Amino acid sequence: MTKNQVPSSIKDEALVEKRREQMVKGAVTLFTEKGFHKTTTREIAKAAGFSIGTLYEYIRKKEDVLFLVCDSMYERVKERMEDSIDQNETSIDNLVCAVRSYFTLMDDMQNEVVVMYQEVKSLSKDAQDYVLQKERDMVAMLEKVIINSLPNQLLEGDTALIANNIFVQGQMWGFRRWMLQRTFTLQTYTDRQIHLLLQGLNVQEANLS
Amino acid sequence: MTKNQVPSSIKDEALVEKRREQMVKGAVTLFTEKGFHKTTTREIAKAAGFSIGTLYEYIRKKEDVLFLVCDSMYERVKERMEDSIDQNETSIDNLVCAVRSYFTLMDDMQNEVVVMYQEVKSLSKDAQDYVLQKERDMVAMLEKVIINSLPNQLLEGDTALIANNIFVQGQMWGFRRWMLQRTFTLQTYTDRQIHLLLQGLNVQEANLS
Amino acid sequence: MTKNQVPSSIKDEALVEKRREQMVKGAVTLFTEKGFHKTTTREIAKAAGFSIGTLYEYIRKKEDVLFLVCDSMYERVKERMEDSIDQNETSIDNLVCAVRSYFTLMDDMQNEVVVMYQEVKSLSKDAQDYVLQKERDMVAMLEKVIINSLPNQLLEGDTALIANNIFVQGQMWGFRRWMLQRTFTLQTYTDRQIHLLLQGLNVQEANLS
Amino acid sequence: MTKNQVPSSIKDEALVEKRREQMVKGAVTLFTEKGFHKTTTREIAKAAGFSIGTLYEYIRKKEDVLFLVCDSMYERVKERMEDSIDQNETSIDNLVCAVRSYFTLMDDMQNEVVVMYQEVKSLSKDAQDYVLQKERDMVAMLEKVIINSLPNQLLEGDTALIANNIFVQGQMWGFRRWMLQRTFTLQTYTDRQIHLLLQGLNVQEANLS
DNA sequence: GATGAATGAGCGTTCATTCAT
DNA sequence: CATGAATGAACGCTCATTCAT
Repeated sequence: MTKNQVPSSIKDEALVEKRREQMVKGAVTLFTEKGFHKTTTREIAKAAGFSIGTLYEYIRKKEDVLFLVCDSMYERVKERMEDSIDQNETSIDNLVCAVRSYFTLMDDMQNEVVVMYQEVKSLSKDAQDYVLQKERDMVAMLEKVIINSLPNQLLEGDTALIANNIFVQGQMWGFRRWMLQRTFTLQTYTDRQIHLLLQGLNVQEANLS
Repeated sequence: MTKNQVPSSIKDEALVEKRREQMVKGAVTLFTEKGFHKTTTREIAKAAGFSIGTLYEYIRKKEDVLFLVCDSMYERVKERMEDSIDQNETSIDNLVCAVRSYFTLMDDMQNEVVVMYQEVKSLSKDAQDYVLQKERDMVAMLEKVIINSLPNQLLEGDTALIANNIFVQGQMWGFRRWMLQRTFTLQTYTDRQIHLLLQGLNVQEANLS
Repeated sequence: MTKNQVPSSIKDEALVEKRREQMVKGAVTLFTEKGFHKTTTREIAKAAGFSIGTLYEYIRKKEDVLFLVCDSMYERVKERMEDSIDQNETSIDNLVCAVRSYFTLMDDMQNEVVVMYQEVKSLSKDAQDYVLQKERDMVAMLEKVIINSLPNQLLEGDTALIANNIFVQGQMWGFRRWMLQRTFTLQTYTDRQIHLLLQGLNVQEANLS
Repeated sequence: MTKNQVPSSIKDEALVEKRREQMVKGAVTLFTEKGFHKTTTREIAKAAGFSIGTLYEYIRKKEDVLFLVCDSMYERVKERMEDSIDQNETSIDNLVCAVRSYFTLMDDMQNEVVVMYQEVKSLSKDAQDYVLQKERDMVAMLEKVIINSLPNQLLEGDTALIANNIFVQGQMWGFRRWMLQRTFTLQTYTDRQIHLLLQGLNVQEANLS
């Protein structure tokens, strides 16, 4: 299942792409402010800059908008992660660097993350599976980096667990901002988490560049 | 603000307590299955075992049910945490023990945790503040245990961060069960997280009883 | 149909009388403030000083309260009118005196009058007929006074019309207070209306005592 | 405040006008039969010939329907009054003529008048003020005619009082029809009231054309 | 006689979705 | 392709009335 699983009655694919971008952009703002359920389709249409009738030319159901939002988020996350991670590099530096860029990314996408956390349940079972798979892919990316950086040093389960921890700690930066962003800046939060992580991995930070 | 901030038109306080327990129990199941917004007040009433009219004798608005769910959860969590933590013990054992019982608790309350994660935004600003304060209290409890167990060994910010990490990792067990509970049992999950934690703290696990 | 047409399950008639008085007193205030429909039976019970269960021991339906209010009003009006009118006096003085006391009465019962005007429609057909009959009785009393005061000087229709006009002008003092009581006091309103009335009747006011 | 204070989500203003006319027409019948409170919004929609959803495209709240009814009534009354009164004419004829056309008008709008008398209290404070102001305007129109017809012959207070009496007597024809229309036709009612009025004003009717 | 907890029919209102223009 | 008027199922909530204690 991909975004192509959300059919549109409009033929011109470039137009579909464009309209959906407008839609997603407006929707994220609205969902962040009032949540998926309290946002009406009319509001989405208005925020996107077209009429309610037009909105329904590009989606079938309200839920499709939410799906599109999630999908576009993962798309962007994946893109940026792939750009910033060198999957073949094997030093610890690479792990640190990956965590840094992931946390920065999560900082940029706080709103999207919050929306996702709160609204996935509103998606159909199929769409949920799709979204969950994307999450697994993300965690897998982190796992790979860990394994590359620390070959043969960890139990298999521990790798998965550490990847998960990092993944969640990134999301928490946005999701628990009311608590964390009182005490930390993105910089200090990242630094301290990396510090704890490396200690947990028994790595001497002094060795890092 | 406490549950007493949700007024009832019924005078018999014991009855109010009892009915609200029925209500919360039914509501958690429903909210877990379909979320707060897709659950109707009639369903809540039915699940609680009384009529829609009776439901509204014990609350003012649908939102009150959600608040009651959150409140009862924190009540129970706090109670059990206080029972199982010796706030004066200063050994590392105490920290380990606290984490264990907290994780077990989170395992028992997975549904409640998921509901909280997904639906707090549906509460009024006031109620949100109340709930968030409860979370802060919980994290503070963990912080205290950490400080007691490792006096003078950590930066202040690190204590807060570690407490927060533990807190989130406990909740993670529930809200990411679709991922974690494939690979781990509660036992192994707890063991490995504690292992990583202690390594991060530079503690020799061998010393533990 | 009389108030005895509103059955009570309580045997003690004196008690019924007493409770209903409490009820009517509270109800008039409430109906004046918020109208019959927006007043709840619970509010009536509370204002009367007893519980909702007790309220329903003395009436069958909410509508009965309204009927009781109307009935008690006419009772009191009739009583006071009969006290102040000498039905056998034949001078113009008697008419003037009757109008004066009727207007004063309407001033005292402004709230009741307003309630009646606005809520009779909520009564059952039977109760409406009863209330309308009471009004006819009242107008008939005025007609009698007019005839006594001005024997053989008016067309039959005119008597009825004048009686009606007086009747309505009395009620209007309360019902249109937002307009009239800006310009007039009860005293001046009464004086000017009587002046116009007597001119219309071609009576020399100078002759009056 | 005018009917434009009742916003509609429909853009086509002509359509709004048309639908609201349908709405008001249906609503008057229903309100006359069963009163504002006992009439449901679904009944109003049905009587207007559209669905409940459509009804709410043209109003915000049920109360708006009542306001629209009142507003449309005054609109029509004012229009017809202005058509039939020559505000510069100074003869007594003009007053008589004004009263006649006003009474005829009230005959045509009996239902609306009854609704107004019974339901204004259900309007919001703002709307009530608006409606009451309209009444004042109407009375002021009558006052003007009286002054023009009888310059310098009346106390100022008397003019207001007479205008008020005429105004109420017109409405009385409708809201006391159960009493008056047994004895009078509109014709005879009008004739006799005018007769009494002119006598009260000390005018020789013989002089009239 | 008095109480108040329980009931459920019924109301006002919203909003996703459709479809004629 | 775009529009926006129309629809009606469904929701949250109220309140008159009953009846066991």
